[in-house]
Parts: sequence; structure tokens; C-alpha cells
Amino acid sequence: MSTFYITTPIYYANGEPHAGHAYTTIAADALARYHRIKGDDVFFLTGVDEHGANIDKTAEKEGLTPQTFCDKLAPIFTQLWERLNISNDIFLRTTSDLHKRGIKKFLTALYESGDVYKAPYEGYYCRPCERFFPEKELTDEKICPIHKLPLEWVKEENYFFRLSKYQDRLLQHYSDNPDFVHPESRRNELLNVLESGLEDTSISRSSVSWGIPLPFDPKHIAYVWIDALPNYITALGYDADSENYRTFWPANVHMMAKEITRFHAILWPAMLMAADLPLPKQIIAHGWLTKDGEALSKTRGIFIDMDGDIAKYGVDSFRYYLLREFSFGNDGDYRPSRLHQRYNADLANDLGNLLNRVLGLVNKNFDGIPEPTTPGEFDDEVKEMAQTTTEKLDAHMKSFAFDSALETIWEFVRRVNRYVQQTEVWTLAKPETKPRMGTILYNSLEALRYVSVLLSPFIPETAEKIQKQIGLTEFDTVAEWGHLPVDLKVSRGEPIFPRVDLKKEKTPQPKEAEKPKKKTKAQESNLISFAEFQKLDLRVGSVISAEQVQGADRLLKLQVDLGTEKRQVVAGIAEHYKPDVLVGKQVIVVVNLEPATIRNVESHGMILAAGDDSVVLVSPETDVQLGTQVR
RNA sequence: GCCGGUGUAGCUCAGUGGUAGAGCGCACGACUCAUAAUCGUGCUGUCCGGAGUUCGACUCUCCGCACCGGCACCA
Repeated sequence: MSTFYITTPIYYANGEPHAGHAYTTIAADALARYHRIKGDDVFFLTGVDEHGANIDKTAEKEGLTPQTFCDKLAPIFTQLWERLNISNDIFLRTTSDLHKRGIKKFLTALYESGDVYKAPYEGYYCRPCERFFPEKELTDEKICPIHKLPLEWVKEENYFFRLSKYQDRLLQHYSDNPDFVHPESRRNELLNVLESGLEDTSISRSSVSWGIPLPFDPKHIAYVWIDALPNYITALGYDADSENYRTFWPANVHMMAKEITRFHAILWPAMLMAADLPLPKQIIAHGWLTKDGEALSKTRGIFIDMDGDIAKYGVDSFRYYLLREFSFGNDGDYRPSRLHQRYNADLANDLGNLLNRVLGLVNKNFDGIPEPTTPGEFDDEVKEMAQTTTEKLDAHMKSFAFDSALETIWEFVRRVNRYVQQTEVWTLAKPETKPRMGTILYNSLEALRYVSVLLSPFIPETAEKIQKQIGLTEFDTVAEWGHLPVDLKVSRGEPIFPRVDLKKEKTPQPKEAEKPKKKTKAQESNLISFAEFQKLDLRVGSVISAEQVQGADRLLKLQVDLGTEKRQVVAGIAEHYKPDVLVGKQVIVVVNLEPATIRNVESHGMILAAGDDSVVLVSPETDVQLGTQVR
């Protein structure tokens, strides 16, 4: 028996889980379940990453200690996984003792490898990012490009990991293991990064308090990624060299969304090399979800309504849609209308109706499942197709093509529908043809049982419902033709996927009223005085002209009329605003910001905008006189 | 701007140097066991644009456009 260890990332617990988390976890769950029915010894990990300054900060905003905050949030994740039928074997929290013991051992091993060194470090630091900004990334204002906050000049002793040393070994590993990173496009990107050189990376933060102290110097706290990545071994009981650890490490699959492949495919393997531990076999990156063509965005209120869609179509339909519709690895556009189509066409019509019609015929004509006494036309074809379906399915699962995997199963479902049609089984109730009828119905039910086994990794609840209606009391996971016993009492129940007709229920939509933004009384510790606020000179200006800055995708060069003067301002909004729509627009300008030169273009001020992943310009509600002060 | 990818039926996508494919949707027909389900048949395409190689290109080469991703950039 082979073993199979699969992980999702441990999700950063500074907010509630969303559809992106669900997507990764459902895909991992499908793989885990698939390997279980194949007889592998499976261990499936998911969890939460609970340390770091961001969580500390979010907790503080809510008026909680970080530990209390995490204790509140972790169950929200586990409850979602229960609802989605996720079959994880462990839910790891980085605040757990198990993890802390493991980290202690791992970091000690890393330290003893000689590839950790202490170096004084001073430089510009962004607290929310928890990182220093190297000289080349600095600009005149010394502001963090992500958080727009002033960088602090921080002097601290930090520990570094000699990542640079592992460049060659990593490159070698990539070339020896072409499947190490999947899909290939990600692999190529990482190869580029590797070839262009690695820098040593700092692994500790002395300015952060919420985390795990370095075992060899407890005044320093481990950097969140250094704390988080080893969870994949600590969860197995690496600290005590437990049986799980010896059985399951190295992992077969680390599954994740594409934005964190670097940490997993470069930093983590290098750390393992240093600690002299085996590397995971495959790093699998999938794409992002969009919603009706738009990027998900908290600020713009674009999100996937998991609760609503699950309530309407059921958990399995949600799982089915995510896995069937998108080619893993590529970004996928989540469209409720497509979910609806998939539901009716695939689940209700093809599968649900097939089960229902076959059970109806058995019920009406036999006491239990009839014996297949009378072979005939098409029987062998169906039987053989069951076998080839299994083989094709396996190939698709090996390449993480869940969409093709499900399509393959559906080809078989359609074949069975055709079988029922071709044999016209409902016409065979006469005494002389009844044995043939029984045989066809047996084959059809066996095909459905077989299908339920193949489907169980993807839509486990449905698989069980199918077998229950067929009359099996315990779930049969054997994908071998002929396993279905005769004489079982079938129990044709309600259709497993009742059609959902959109027209009939016109109006149950408006329930999705905007969730009221959680009012979290900011217990601001970093308040500024009114005097400090007054230093800001904000004024209303009007955009006279706008053009793209040469060689920069995000930058626009704006000429702004402030009434008394005109200013040239560079703004990083090109991805969200076309130059010509800006002309004539009133905007708020920070007038007394020191000038800067960005990509050879001078900027005298800054335009206010809201948002992080998407950007919306701030503008007076009605036009006001140019130069009006904002306060 | 640099590097990489993609661009095929209304939608999601597969595909090959030699007359264009699947599923969904749509139209028509068959059937009536079944959830207005199933089965069959059919329809639509300048296979992104242009040039080139070739007897012949959707498939190869070059140029361009659009979109996506990585890097740079975000005052």
C-alpha cells in the first residue's frame, strides 16, 4: 500500500475564509478522497497560520489579544470545512503546542546546519509588511508602496538564512524533477527567479512580539513564513519523530493558489535541504477565481456568495461546479448562471434522472435487484466502458485535470442513459422478456454504483445518496464491475438533484443585502494629534490631462489644476483608470508632499484613492471650486 | 518596458501540415420508464490580423493586435 500525504496551505487567519480558500481545499479534498478509494494510506492536512504582526494588529483593532482572536477565528475555518465535507485528518494551528515543539526542533536543526547567521541590520522597515526595503526599492519619500505608510528606520540584529547557497542545488532539483512544480508555466517562472539569483533571507523579527521565539535566541521571533512552512512536518509529529512523520514525510502534494508558490518551491525546499530532510514531491499551483469576469475584491464588494449558492444547489453542486468548470492551474470565472446550467444539465438531468428512472423501473417490476441472467446487446460495451473510464480518470487525476476527470465520468453516465434508451428496457416487462429486463436493470444499477464510487472523491454526499437509494447499507468503494449484490431492496427516494427552475422563484434574490461592515471600534494606539493632521494640505484639483508613463504599466502622469497653480502628479492607477476618463475629473491632491521622481517623471503631490487590490479615486460629491481645502 | 503564455462555434474548451471538433445552449425528430427528464439529427465558425515557407497552414516562421501571468513600477 502506498502512502499519500497532501496539504493545503495553512491559511493566514486574519480574516474569514472565502471562496478562494474553499477552492484550494475542495481540490485537495478530492485528491485525498481519490487516493483513499484507490487504497492508499492518506494523510490530508489543512490549518491556519496564526502568527505575525498582521494578526496582532487585527486582534488589537477588535480589542482582543491575538490568542483570543485566533481562538475565535479558527473554528470559523473548521466549520466551513465541515460544511463543505472536507475530509482532512488534521487541522493544524500554528499556536498549538505540537507545532511549537516541531518548530523548535526544526529551527534548531536549521541553526546547527551552519546556514543561519546573525547580522546587524538597519534599514527602512514597513511594520505591516514585516519587511525591510532594500536600497534599490526605496524612493525619496521612504513610504511603503503597499501600505502607503512612512517606513521606519530600524536597527536590529537579525538572523538570516543562507538561501543563496542553495541556488545551484535547487536548479539541479528542478532539472532532475520536471514535475516538481505544476503547472509548467509556474515552473518556468520559478526557474527564471532561480537563474537570476537568490539573496539570503532574514528569518527573524525582533520588533514583532506575536510569534514563536527562535530556540537559539529567544529575543527574536521567527518570521511568519519561517514559522508557517514547517507546519507540513510539525503536524505529523516531527518533534517526536513519530510514526506519522516517518510514514508520510515527504509530502506527495503541496496544493495552493498561485501567489504563494515561491515560498513553497524555493524557500521551503532550501530550508529542508539545510536541515537535511527530504523534499516534497510536487508543488501544485492553481489559478484564482473571478466572479462574473471581475477580480474578487473586498473594497468593491465583489465576492462569491458561497452560502447563497450552497443553500440553493447544495454543497456537492458547489464542489462539482468548481472542479468541473475550471481547468485547474488557470484562473476561473465563477458565474452563478453557469453553476445553474451545470446543475440542471449534468447533475439533475444526466445523473439524477438516470438514477431515478432506473430505480423506478426496478421498483415497478421487481421485488429487489434482479439477477443478471440474460446477457444481450450492449452489455459488454457498458461493462468495458466502466473499466476504461477508470483508467482515463486515473490519468487525469495524475495531472490534476479535475475538469477532464469529471467529463470522463459523465461520458460514462451518458452512455448508461443511452443503454437504457437503446434497449428500451421499459418495454420488456412481459413474462418472456422479463429476465432480459432484469439483466439490463442490474447492469444499469451496477453502472450507477460504479459511477458513485468514481464520483465519491468529488461529490461524496451524492455518492452516498446514490448507494443508499440502490439499497447498499455501507458505502462500497470498489471500482470493479459486478460488485453489486442481487435481491437488495432498493429505496427510490426523492430525486437527488431536483431541478431548479429560475423562473419559478423570481424574487428570493434581495436577501443578499450588503453585510453590514463589522463595526470594530478601533482602539487606536497610534493616534495622531489634530496638529499633526493639520500638517496635511489636501486640496481639490481638476485633472487637465493624463497620459501613461513610458515603460510602466501602473503609472499615469497627470496635470492637475489647483486653481492657483498647476501641478504634475504621478499616480499608480493606470490599471484601474484609462487616461481619458480622468480628464475633467475632480480629485483630492496631497499638495504639500515632498516631490519625487518616479521612472524619470517628476511628481509633485499625490492623488487620494481608496482600496488595495482595486482602486477607486476619491472625489468631492459635487464639483467645488478648484483649490478648496479638504479637511 | 523585459520575459512567458493565450487568442478555434453564443459559452467553456480539445485538436491535427492535407476537406474544422466535444460538452452546454439552440432547432427539429424519436420515445414515454424518468426530475418539461432521455435518445437521435442538425445549425452557426474569415480556427485574432498581416506577410512568408509549402503542392497545401487553423496547425511551421516572422511582424502586429488583444487579453492573461511573472519581473520592474505603485509617493
